[in-house]
Amino acid sequence: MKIVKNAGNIELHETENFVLAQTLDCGQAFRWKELKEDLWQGVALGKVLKIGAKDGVITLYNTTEEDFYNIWQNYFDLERDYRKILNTLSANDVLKTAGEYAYGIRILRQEPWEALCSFIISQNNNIPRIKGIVERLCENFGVEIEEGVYSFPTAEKIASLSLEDLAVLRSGFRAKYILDAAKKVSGGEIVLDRLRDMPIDDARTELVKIYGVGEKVADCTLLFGLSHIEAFPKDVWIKRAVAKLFDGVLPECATEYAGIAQQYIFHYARMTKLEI
DNA sequence: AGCCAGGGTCTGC
DNA sequence: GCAGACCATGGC
Repeated sequence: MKIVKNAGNIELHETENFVLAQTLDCGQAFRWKELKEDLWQGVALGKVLKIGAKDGVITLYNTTEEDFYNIWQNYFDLERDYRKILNTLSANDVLKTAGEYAYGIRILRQEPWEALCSFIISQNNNIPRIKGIVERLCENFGVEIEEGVYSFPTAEKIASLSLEDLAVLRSGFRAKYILDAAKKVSGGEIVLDRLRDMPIDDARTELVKIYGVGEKVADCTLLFGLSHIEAFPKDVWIKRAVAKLFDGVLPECATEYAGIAQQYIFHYARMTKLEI
């Protein structure tokens, strides 16, 4: 991949394993909107970004080199060699096929609190409605960064609210879980940043102390928010897929990068509805 | 109308 | 350890 500065924009050339639609709309993040064909807008780390793809070039609009190297390079996981990982996973034929379907997915390095909160909301829910609830969460309790664009609210802000305040989200039974998570995080009972460098099992044990956080939500937080690339969240799609495609056991070659394999399998399962 | 959605808790065996 | 009821809300 080549990084080119061009008139206030940052361009990424020769990006073999980075497809915006696959990465931003695969159910790992819920705040990216497609404004028009191959042009997306999102908010992360308190910054608004427009990013688009055209003629094989991915452009980050109105982005300084400083922001690119301090924020977006890491956020989009650009320093990881996905081609190498695809090759490793291809030792298994089914993973190879799934990888060919989903080759352009990258695991975003989202903020831990946003990931935790988003996946609490995701439980027993569908992706369009998750997006709606997250949007209302930001509009009601985030900070307006630009006209009509809001940051993800902090745990401290949410912790200062009541269940009645959260009713505007229409998040149903999940509101009490959001509140408990906010209290434990803002109160220092759980220090999310510290979970990054912990052994994954210890980190998971911490996360499931939150009311309404079980193994699956914990693993999504570990994978999408805390860079534990070996986490393997088991949702209904993955359970069905692993049962059908692998006889219930994930192949050995997927152990090290299970989280990336998980995304490929999830995408493949949803695209094919497991009918082939 | 009833089922399902990137689940978790609680109860009862 | 495992099954089953229940949990809010909205789209189909």
